[in-house]
Amino acid sequence: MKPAGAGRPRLSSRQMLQSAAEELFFEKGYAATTVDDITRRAGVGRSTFFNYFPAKSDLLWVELDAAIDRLADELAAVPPGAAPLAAVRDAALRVAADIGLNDVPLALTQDDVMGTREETRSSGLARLALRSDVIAGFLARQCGGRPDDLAVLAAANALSGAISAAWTAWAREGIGRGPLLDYMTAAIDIVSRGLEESLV
Amino acid sequence: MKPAGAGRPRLSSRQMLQSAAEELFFEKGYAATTVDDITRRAGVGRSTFFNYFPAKSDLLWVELDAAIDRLADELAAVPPGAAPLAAVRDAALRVAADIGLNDVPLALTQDDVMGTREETRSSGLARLALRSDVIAGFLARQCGGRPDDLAVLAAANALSGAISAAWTAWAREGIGRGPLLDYMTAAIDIVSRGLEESLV
DNA sequence: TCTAATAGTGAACTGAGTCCAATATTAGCA
DNA sequence: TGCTAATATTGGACTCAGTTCACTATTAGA
Repeated sequence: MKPAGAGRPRLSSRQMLQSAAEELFFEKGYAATTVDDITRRAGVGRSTFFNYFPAKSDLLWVELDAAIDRLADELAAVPPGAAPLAAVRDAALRVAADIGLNDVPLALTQDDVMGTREETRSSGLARLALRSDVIAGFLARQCGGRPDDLAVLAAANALSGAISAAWTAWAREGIGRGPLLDYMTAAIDIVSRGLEESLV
Repeated sequence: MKPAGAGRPRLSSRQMLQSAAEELFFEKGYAATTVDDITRRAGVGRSTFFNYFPAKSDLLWVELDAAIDRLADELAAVPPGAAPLAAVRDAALRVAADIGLNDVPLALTQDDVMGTREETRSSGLARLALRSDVIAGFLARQCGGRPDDLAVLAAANALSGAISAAWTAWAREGIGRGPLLDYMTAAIDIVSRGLEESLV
C-alpha cells in the first residue's frame, strides 16, 4: 500500500494522518486500528503521530474540537454587560451555522465507537467538560460570580449538555439530515425555557 | 510492608484493594500509583484487581457509581404515567438524601493532589454519560418517545449535568459542607425552571 | 468427606502514550 | 548561492493499563 497522497501535491503530515485514519476506521473499525497502522499508511514515523494528536481518540473529534475553539473565541468577544444566556445561545448558533452537513465527527458515525468502548466514549465527554468550562468561565465573568458557584456550574453543564444533544441527534439523522443549526436552536431552547414546559 | 488489614478480621479482596488504593493515592497521587502497587499492598495477585474493577479509574468513583445504580433502580420502580420530570427529580433527591457527608468520591476531593486532572476527569465523564443514558431511557419510556429524540436527549443531558454540578459544588465545599441533598435540590431546580429565570 | 462452584493466580501478550537524543528539513538571511 | 537557526521528523527503548487463559485454591453444601 502506497502512502496516502503519494504523488499528489504535498499534504501536511497532519492531513495525511487524518485521512489515513479515516480510511482505516472505515475499513477495520476504530478499535482494530492501531496507531502503527495509521502511521504506516500515512507514510510517517510513529512518533510523528503524537506530535499532532495527543491521543488516538483525538482523530474522532476533529470537527467538534474546532467548534469548541470557535465557541471560546466567540464568547471572548462578547462585550461585558451583555445578557449572558442570550450571548451563549447566539455564540453557539453562530458556530453551528458554519458546520457543513458532512462535518460530522467520526466518533458519532462509527458504530464501533458509539458502543461500549469506555475509553473512546470518555474521550467525547472530555469535550463536553471542556465546553462546560468555557461556558462556566464566561457566565462567571458576565454575572460577576465564581466559575464553581452552583448556579453557574449547573447552567453551564445544562447548556453544554444541550449542545451535545444537538450534535448527537443531528449526527444520528444520517445522510438526509438538515443543518445542525436547526437542532442547536431547538436544544438550547429546551433548556433555556425550562424542562417543566418543554417536557410534557 | 504488610498487606493492609493483615491480622484484622478478614476483609474481602475488594475492600482490601479499595483501602490500599486510597492510601496510595494519598501518599503518591493517582497517576504515580500503578495497579501493581495497589495489588502488592493489598496482598493479592494482579489479576485479581481486574476481577473487581474494570479499570484503575473506577477506584475514584465508587460512591458515584453506587448512586447511579440507585438512581436507575429508583427510576425503574416509577409507575408508568407518573409525571416524568418530577419523577426524575424525586428519584435524584431520594438518592442524594442517603449520601453521607463523607461519601465524597475520591476523584472530587483529590484531583489537585492526584496529579493530572485530565484522566480522572474523563473517567468522571463516563459516569455522566451513563447517568444521561439512564435518564434518557426513563424519559423516553414515560413520554412514549425514542431515547435519541432531540428533546429527550437535551432534557436528559441537562438533568445529568445539573446532578453533576451538585456533586461537584458539594465536594468542593470541603469539610464544612452541608448535605448533598441541598445542592441537588438547587441544581435540579435551576434547570427545571429554565435558565432564563435562574441566571439573571 | 466428596464435589462443584467460585475466587484467586501468574504469565504472556497487545497497544497507547512518553521520553529522548539524533537527524532531516526548511526558512530566513547575508 | 551558502550559512545558520529553528522546526519537523525519526526510531527505539520504556512504562503501564488492560486482556486472555489455563491453572490452582478455597469454600459451601450435600
